[in-house]
Amino acid sequence: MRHAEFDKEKVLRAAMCTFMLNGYAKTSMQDLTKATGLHPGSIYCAFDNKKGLFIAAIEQYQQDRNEQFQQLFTNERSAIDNLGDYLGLIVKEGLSCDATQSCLLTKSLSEMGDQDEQIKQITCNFLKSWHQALAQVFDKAKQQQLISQHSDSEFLAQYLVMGIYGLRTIANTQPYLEVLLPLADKLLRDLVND
Amino acid sequence: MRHAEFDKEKVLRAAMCTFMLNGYAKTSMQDLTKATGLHPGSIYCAFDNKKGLFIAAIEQYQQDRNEQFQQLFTNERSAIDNLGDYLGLIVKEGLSCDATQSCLLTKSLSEMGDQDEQIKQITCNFLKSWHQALAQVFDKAKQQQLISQHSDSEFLAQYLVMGIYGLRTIANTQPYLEVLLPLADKLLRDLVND
DNA sequence: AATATTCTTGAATGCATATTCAAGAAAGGA
DNA sequence: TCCTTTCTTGAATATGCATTCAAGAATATT
Repeated sequence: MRHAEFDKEKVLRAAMCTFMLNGYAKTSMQDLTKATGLHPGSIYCAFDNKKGLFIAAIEQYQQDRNEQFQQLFTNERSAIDNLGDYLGLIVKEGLSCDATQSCLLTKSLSEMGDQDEQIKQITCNFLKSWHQALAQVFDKAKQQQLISQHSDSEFLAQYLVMGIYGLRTIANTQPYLEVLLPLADKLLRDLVND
Repeated sequence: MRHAEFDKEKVLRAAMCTFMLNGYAKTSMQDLTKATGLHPGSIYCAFDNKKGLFIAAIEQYQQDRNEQFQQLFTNERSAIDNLGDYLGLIVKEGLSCDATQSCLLTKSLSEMGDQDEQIKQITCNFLKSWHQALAQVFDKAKQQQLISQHSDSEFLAQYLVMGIYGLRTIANTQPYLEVLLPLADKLLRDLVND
């Protein structure tokens, strides 16, 4: 018996970045062998094919994002302050002007959602769970009496998701703090004063 | 002297739809010949190459959108009512579940913005002029005393753009009236009560 | 009607791509 | 140490693609 020699997480993160940079269609196997350091045969052995590697990379992305989210929101501070920090992070990502910092899920959904049902399902499921997690944050804000008791947490989460999608899209063309920060600030205000 | 036989607008709209459906990379010349009815040689004669046809299709899209916009906003009604109708249209497009109804500009920017400077310039320019046109609508609303005189029209336009991008992205996964309409309603409210 | 000009046609070209596979290398067990 | 098993390697394969081009068809001009 002999073990595989490569570090799966490293490989997946490298593939992740390459896919984010070029999109799925424009990422060639050659790009992937260069980025991961793996030879074609190894990739096909470990992930079946290009799409298999793509899906594995997406799942790694989901896991990374999930851990980041939990880390940011698992504390005893005010839920609204947490949301402010979270939006600040998204603004910061938008500034970096680096395609590596955009959302792999929405990008993949936009590129392939109409052609590949499997990719659509995988990305949609995660985006739904993200929405749910945000709704729980608004529930917490309600318990902390930071927002009205009549607020609809799911609706507020949906509105926040809308804003974040919009912020990310604007960041594509205007990655400037003086553009993004006021938008994020008003978004948070409109969520609280509802 | 002999004239070209095809109807340029029809050809461009057919190409437009094909590109929207598949994205640029996954649209083959064969797809385009099938969709437009033109033979490869004719396409290369009229548009140089695949990218030339793509750019021409984008420009047609811009023109179509512009005309639609002017038609909606050129009247003596309340600017806010006009905005409401405009958002209603965007919601309606989101419902149709048809990739043909999404925004070719943001989709192209997301797919190619990091790799093709020319496409980036062309799409960014139009998105900027759209933003400016929306700012003028808020100026009109100010004149009509429908929003505060201290409002920043450009900022409100930016916020609306953010919301519309977000709405469109949500429509990808949830093309439902009961999801999109409340979001659009709150968006308009948050724009007016600022 | 004859000629020149321009457009149309679609098969041929060459290149890039995803995938396969058989030989070689490394690791573990006897 | 030797043998078996598993992993690695990268050249070979086959397919799909954008693009070209030369012959044919249609139109305008003389």
